[in-house]
Amino acid sequence: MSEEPHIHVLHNPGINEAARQITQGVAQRDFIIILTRCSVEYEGRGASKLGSGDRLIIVKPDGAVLVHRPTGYSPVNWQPESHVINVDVLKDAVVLRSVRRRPKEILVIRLEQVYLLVRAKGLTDKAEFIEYMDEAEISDYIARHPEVVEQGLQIISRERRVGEGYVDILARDKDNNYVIIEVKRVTANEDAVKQLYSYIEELRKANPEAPIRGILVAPSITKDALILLNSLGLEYKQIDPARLHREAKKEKHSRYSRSLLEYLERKKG
Amino acid sequence: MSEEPHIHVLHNPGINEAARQITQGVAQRDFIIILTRCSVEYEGRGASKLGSGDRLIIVKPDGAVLVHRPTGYSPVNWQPESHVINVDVLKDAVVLRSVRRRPKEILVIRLEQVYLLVRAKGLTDKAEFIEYMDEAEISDYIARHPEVVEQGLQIISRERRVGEGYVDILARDKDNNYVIIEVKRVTANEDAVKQLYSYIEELRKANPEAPIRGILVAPSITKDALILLNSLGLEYKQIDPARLHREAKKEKHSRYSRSLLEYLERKKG
DNA sequence: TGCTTAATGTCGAAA
DNA sequence: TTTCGACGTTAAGCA
Repeated sequence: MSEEPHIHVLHNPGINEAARQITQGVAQRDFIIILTRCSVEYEGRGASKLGSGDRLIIVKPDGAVLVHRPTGYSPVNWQPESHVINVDVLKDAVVLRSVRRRPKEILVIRLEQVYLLVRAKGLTDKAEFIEYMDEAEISDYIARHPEVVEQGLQIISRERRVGEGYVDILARDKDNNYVIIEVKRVTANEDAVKQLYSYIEELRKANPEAPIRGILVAPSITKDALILLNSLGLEYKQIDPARLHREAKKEKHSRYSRSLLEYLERKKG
Repeated sequence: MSEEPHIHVLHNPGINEAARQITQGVAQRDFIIILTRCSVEYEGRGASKLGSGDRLIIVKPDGAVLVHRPTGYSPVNWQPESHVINVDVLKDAVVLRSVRRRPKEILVIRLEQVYLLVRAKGLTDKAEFIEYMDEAEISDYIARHPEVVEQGLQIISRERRVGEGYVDILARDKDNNYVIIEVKRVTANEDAVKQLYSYIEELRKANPEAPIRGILVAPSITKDALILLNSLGLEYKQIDPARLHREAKKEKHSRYSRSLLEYLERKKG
């Protein structure tokens, strides 16, 4: 268990105190949140000016800066990453300047009054962002619809233990050959090929006579992996998780569509 | 002077208290900021899942919802506007569901632990956002000052419909040739060249005799685009939007200086 | 690094 | 309401 983040909050700090805290926060790579009345200027690829108003400013540890107005999805001004952020006090206001190197852009925020200043330390977020389907869901879908890999496949088993690991899908093709299917959610690399090949070797030990095919199923594959795969006599089948997801949604009982649809159904009922 | 916003802050509220506060905040259209460990699911045009991690959640009075990870410019999940936001307590977590009507999309955030919860009331931001030198403005400026492209140009028309699209500027040069000007605010690519060429082809249909020049006006051009442009007998004129911007500022009656003057007047008053 | 292409693009204006 | 095009588009993939 990772340690909890430490969060420091200031209510209505004066200009000097706010400047000091922001300076420290930037230096220490805190996640900084500021509710403030400010004006903003930007110049770079384009240019913009925004007069005084209440806004939320976010300064992230990696130098991303966002200025959000009270409405709307998109920030009114921003800096995807800052090369330099500096903080000054000028005429009764904190002036925060964020400079981006390439393209050369500068964002200047003049904080006239700070309502709330938050410095968060030690925020940790290691979770993987999974788009559309995770590996198990893709594997499930293929098990239900093996034709997306190849016509005439008959599923024999799922997650069968073979040697060190588990074969995602074991099947037979229309000529009754064994087919081992290895599923990857993202671009397949050489490791994925080696993994698939190791399963084939293991299965060959048990069935020295039977012809065994190996198919790597993934949205894309690296060049090196493709070369290795070909040299080992394996096959690659491209799938599109977005398309599979759309198809899966249409199904009534897919594992995937259950959770959110359930909610929607409950709302209706 | 408008009244100051009122800001309510909770440190480490329990799940039930957090749920109560968020429910109230949503109902009262507060600007809500939450630092929390949460997991997120989204389904709509796309779909995604994100496991547990520390994030910043923003819920705006207009129903915009943003989930920001500790790094990066863009939110990991979002909802530009919510038709309904509802809040429940489920298995020791606050579950925040934001539903968008069209397109039908749902964002579900499961808050496992709330580090900080902020409800801001009465944020006011009436300032006008002024942007300088978008494509239309550059085109306007060139129409007023065709010499920045070439000496002796006479403007014939603006935004004239030709075939599929609209020619930015149609002019005649000092030798009375037609000149089609295509304006880009950013690096011109092959598409921009093709677009310009298609206008020329259309104009040639109507005027088979007349010589027609095509000039692509942009701050820069990709290598491939330049090759294509040359091979088609077209021309490229580099302009600097920042410089045009400075020049436009000096003008009394430009669209630019008008709004800027307005802005300065308001600042003074 | 430059360039091309897709995006849960978003957003505004015009038809 | 849908369509269309610009955007400080951003962001990922590839040469």
